[in-house]
Amino acid sequence: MAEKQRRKPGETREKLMNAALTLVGKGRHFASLGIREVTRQAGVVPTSFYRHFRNMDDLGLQLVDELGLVLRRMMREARANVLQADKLIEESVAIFISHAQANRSFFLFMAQGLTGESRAVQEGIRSEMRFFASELANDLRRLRLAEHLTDQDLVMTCDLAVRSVAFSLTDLLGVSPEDDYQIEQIRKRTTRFLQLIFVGAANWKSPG
Amino acid sequence: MAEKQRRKPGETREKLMNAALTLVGKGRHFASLGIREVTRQAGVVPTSFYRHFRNMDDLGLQLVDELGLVLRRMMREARANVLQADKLIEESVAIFISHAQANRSFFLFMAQGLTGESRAVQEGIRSEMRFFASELANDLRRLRLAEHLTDQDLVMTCDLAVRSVAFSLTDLLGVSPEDDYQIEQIRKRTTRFLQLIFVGAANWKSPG
DNA sequence: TGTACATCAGTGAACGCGCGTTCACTGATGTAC
DNA sequence: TGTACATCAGTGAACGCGCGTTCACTGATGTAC
Repeated sequence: MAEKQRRKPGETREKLMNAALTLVGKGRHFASLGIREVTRQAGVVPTSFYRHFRNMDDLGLQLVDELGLVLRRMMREARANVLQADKLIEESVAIFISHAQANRSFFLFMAQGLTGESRAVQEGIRSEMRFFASELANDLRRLRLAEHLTDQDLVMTCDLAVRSVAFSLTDLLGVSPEDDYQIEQIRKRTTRFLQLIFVGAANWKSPG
Repeated sequence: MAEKQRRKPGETREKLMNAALTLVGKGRHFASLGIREVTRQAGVVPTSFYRHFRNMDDLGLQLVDELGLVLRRMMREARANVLQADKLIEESVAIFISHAQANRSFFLFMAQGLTGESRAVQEGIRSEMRFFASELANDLRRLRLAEHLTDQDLVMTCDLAVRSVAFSLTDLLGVSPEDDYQIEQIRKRTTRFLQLIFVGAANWKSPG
């Protein structure tokens, strides 16, 4: 086999990031992955790693950036598909679950990273979640679904909603992707959580 | 120095578990800890490890058991100190935060373990959280604070409350224990989250 | 369009080190009679 | 109460292995003139 070098620009970089995600998807924790292990999974010589990343933390940070893209894609799909306000929560949860399934490794990485070893990765993921919550708040304002809430209370509500969904993520990622019954249970529970939160918001009176 | 062997039964075992917690407290992730590293921190020869644990997962499982004790202690203190219903949430959050500070490494381990490498540890921590939520539900029943909710809805509410507090934990553990301003912010935010959830519960009508 | 050169992304060999684990040994403690 | 023996929890030496990282090298691609 004549192996060509330099196929496409960034190809090996992508291979390495996918390899890390694959290992995470197989049940490994990102914090315990080694450089040689990742390059082995990627089918690349260990030295290549340093052409693209300074160390594993650096790779983690670049994964967080890609995670941002995945989340924005999900948000876009939710905006396009959630048309009726009365089904807003159910449909959003369904979209969330289907994206979490389709990008299982990515969401596993996100869940791990929140309590991971790298402070920078932690902060990056938190920041993505905050952005997500603030976009959600904007949407609810735009749909005139939060007229009686102050900006601060609305952001708090969205923050809690996003956190609850993120926590459900850890439930979801803990069950087999084929276990439809369990997934349905998680879908129902997450929906109820969000309904409870928004019932709370609807009846909320800002203190003071 | 004449080193005695066999000081107290279980002393080395305790040293090893504390060593692991100490390393976690210093910012390491449990999944990346090694046996030699832990024994070094404990001031014990590597071979000793095998007298008490089969591997690091085993040590993690035994830490989960101790975590259960820490949580029960916290619950007991909350039951003893939360006397007036109208301050119930504020006081519970305050007690939670003081325990989280006092057992920082333990709670770090808990937060990490929820998305850690060992399935058994994950399940153990989830199980502790479920127990905590069901105890909370019992208390609320006993205090006649949830008269209009079905058992199922009450447990759901408590589950959401416990999860929200657990997520706040990751905020709390991310800031320095001396950063009183940030801690106060987290305390306020967590309190609001719980208030919002219980306003939701108070106005909840079970669907169907 | 052609040539010369810089840059870039891949390679294989090699390094020293720390890792998990096994082993045989030691001496203190617990137990049977 | 004393003695003999089993068990237990510690020890140090040793193993082979995989790790992160450095190095000099290679050849393809991009750029200047």
